[in-house]
Amino acid sequence: MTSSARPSPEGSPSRRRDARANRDRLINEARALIAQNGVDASLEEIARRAEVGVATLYRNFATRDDLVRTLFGLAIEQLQHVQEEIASAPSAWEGIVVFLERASEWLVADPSIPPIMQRMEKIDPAYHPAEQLKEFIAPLIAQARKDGDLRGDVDGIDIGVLVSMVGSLGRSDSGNAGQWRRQLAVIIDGLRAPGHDRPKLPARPTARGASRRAARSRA
Amino acid sequence: MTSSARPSPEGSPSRRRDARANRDRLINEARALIAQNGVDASLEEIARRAEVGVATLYRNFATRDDLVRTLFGLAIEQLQHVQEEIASAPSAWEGIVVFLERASEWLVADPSIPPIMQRMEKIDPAYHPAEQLKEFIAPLIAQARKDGDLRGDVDGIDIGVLVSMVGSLGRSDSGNAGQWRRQLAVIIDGLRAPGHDRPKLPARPTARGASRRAARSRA
DNA sequence: ATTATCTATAGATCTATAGATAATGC
DNA sequence: ATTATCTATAGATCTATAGATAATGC
Repeated sequence: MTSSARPSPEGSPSRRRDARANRDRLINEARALIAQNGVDASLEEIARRAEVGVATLYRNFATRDDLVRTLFGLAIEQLQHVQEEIASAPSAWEGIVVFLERASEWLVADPSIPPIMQRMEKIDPAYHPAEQLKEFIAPLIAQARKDGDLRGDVDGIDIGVLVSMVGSLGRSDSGNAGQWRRQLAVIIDGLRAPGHDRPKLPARPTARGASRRAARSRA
Repeated sequence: MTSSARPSPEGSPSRRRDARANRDRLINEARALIAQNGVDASLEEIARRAEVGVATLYRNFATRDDLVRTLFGLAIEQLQHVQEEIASAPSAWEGIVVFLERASEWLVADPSIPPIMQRMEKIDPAYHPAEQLKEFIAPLIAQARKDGDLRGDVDGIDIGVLVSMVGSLGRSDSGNAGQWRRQLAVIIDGLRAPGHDRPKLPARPTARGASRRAARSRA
């Protein structure tokens, strides 16, 4: 509220400070409103919430598709470093678990991603993010099967779909307050080959979370 | 295309045939467009697709919330007879499985339901459909636990959330072509108490379904 | 001097209604 | 005669841009 001169850490080399800040605010508000109203959220309202004229939005993103593409790119970026984390997992199975957890977390934390990805398919029909995901985890799956950790009849598509299912929980109110970890735990147990121990489901944060919901209702 | 004089089987007692038919068409198009564009789908466009003037829509549904309420009521209606089916299941566990399957099917078949339910909560904050669901399956859960079929640490909320997760697959293109049954099977195995046999996942319909997707793209 | 932002505005689309026109049921 | 539908329209909101105004970097 006070000021707006906080230069983003990723600040592009030489450009005006205020311009950069406005762009960042536009992106943040776009994410928030798209999460709430879908990809067709009003551009005027996004500008309004970013406390900026519409023309500034159009200067940064000539068309709605440009905005969507930018948001998509930024989201994908966040997912990159998960790759290393998976590579350094002690086993293929644990790599798969890490993937499931990080990818779910990623989607739940930013509910604008599913609608944005869906729109991306229409904008750029040649681009199939699911395909490269499949290639990425295919070797992990093969190995985890061989190790007797992963059940034999699931494939990469199943894994991807399961993640998107968990990710869909971000849309319902308050991001589910971390309860999605319980559902994911059920899924992980269902993916595991028979004969393994099962950890208990993660505890529910609070009994009902009613107070937290009220606090967030006008955020 | 030819005519529109097919009286609905549920036709209300005494009312004009054409009015009834128009109302039915409005409801169908509303479902379709809401599934595609969300609860805020254009009412004008719904009327246009139903081949009816806007005023006819407003006569039937004075406000958007009226339309949403109607669609919600019709959707809930479809779910009623599942109750008997569950009651006649040979065991509590199988009752839970039937519930999971029917409820998932219900959501996947009509992707307008999730956004409609979400809006219903805002329209009528006192009405919690999740609550009565919880009461309904609570005894089943208790019994299935006692029988040693259901793992001990899941509750009714988990079951409800898991169903909504599977149901979210209806939104992604082509209703997922029945693949959701595979993910549901994984979930069911994850819900089961350890030490039970696991059925194989249901087979995937076709390798890729590319031709089917093309055929549906303009339906 | 250059680059970015704002205000104002045109044209399209949306919600919601009033008044005229058409179709059904008794 | 009654009930329902249509066309036309007012006011609001949206996308997209042109031209005037303000802020930065060298």
